[in-house]
Amino acid sequence: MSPYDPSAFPPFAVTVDLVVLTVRRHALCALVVRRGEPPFQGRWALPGGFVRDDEDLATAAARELVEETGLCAHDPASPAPGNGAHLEQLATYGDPRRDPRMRVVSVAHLVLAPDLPAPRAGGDANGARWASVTDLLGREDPAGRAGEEAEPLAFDHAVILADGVERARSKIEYSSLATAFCPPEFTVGELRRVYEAVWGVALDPRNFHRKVTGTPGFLVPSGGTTTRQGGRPAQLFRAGGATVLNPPMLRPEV
Amino acid sequence: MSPYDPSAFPPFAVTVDLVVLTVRRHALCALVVRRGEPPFQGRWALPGGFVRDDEDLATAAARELVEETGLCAHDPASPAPGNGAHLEQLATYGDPRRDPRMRVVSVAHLVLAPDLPAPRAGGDANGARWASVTDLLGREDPAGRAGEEAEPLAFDHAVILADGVERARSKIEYSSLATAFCPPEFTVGELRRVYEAVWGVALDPRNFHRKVTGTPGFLVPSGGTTTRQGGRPAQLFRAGGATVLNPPMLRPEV
DNA sequence: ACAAAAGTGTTACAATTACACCCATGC
DNA sequence: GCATGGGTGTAATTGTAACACTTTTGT
Repeated sequence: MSPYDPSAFPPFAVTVDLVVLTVRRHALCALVVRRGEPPFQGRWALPGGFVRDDEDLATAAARELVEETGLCAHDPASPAPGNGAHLEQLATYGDPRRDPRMRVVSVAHLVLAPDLPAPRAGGDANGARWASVTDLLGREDPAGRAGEEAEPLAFDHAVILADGVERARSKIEYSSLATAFCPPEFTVGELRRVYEAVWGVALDPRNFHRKVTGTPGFLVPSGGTTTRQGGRPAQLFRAGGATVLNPPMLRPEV
Repeated sequence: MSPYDPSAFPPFAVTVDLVVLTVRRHALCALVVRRGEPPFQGRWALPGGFVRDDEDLATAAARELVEETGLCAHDPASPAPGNGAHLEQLATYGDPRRDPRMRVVSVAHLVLAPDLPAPRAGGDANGARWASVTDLLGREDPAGRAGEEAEPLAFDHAVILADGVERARSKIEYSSLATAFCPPEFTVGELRRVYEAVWGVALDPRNFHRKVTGTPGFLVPSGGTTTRQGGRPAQLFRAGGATVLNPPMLRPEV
């Protein structure tokens, strides 16, 4: 039997699922859509869909992001400075029984977006919302990966979401990725509140300020100031060219 | 059209490809097999194969590892202390034209193994060998991901290999994974030579010794000693229970 | 005796932490 | 004035880098 024989390998459906994270009202939130079809009809799920025949995986993820949420993604592999969100591949999930209909392998992607207005639903989803990840995953239990949630996510999406959150939490330690949660111009305090929300800890504002302003290439002053947080006017910054933080931002012990 | 309709999504072949790394004679080496069939017949490639209908992705990777190399893998997700190698998912590659035969999505896995005897070939590969990654990838050019190699790998395997090497290089910084390159009992000097081979740098033996023996849970003395490296007898250690290194091992600037 | 590798001590430096303290605005 | 958040200064602590130096084997 030759490997050219299509009967030599089983056919799979391949999908992309999206873990879209943002920080809203001091909480890390994920985008979920209400499923309009069985299985898991009416349950919340991660946005996603089938990869098309001629499409790369990252392209499919960016397309689904636009279709289901209206967000515009920016793949860091293609360094065009689109004003879209950060997108990267997360992991692939292929348990034979993860979808009751058929054998589906899902390539999950992670998207980090600034705080945006309520998303619009699209495709076969009849609702979309930002939900706090602590609500979606329940109080994290250290043993398993998915905790007890009030309204469990469809499929294995709780595991995928937990993996995406963990990726985001660890990646902002040693990269400048936290700026992907901020608008184009932001203050040091706003960036600090991103770290605090993602990690769920309180950071010392003075030391944080010294750290981020003292790391070359992390932040570049844009010249302006703002008082939108109250208090003394704060300098506005844009994300600098640096992508790695060395030494890293240290996450305090829990 | 319902999503149950099999014509609603294109069928994919799903494979696993393996980046199997080890340290031999002070060099980081990868396992490659000679392809016995077109396309790329006669060229070196990463071991791999189709995922079966009822198989999880990690299971398929472990099966291919045994079939093509005789190695026994140990998935860290199932903490049975098998004496096998470390196995973890790396990334998924799905460019529509990465395989000229058909649409193939490959879920690459990373395996870290101790220095083992020459592997045996199996399956449809008619040869297998350990090859230095610098030979396989050429002198790394910082711009692209795959350099000029003397004998290029089949498919996009140079990119996959480069990604696997980069994952290994960064992961031994902040985890105890370097011990996966060592036999069950090893000396501090042998562990240091692993770091030096993977990173391609020289480390101070004295500071390295203090660092690894001073990190709780990284190494546990096994009681014995050895002089297999010459010089004064060295204490033998086993890998401790710790999986993360905090603070991390610092990789010197190039 | 000598080479080679293991292991310990010490000093200088880099970075983080935990503060005290001042600055500039809105109310 | 006063609360609020922005920003700078400083001392104690932790960890690393760069050595000198001793220890224990094989030849």
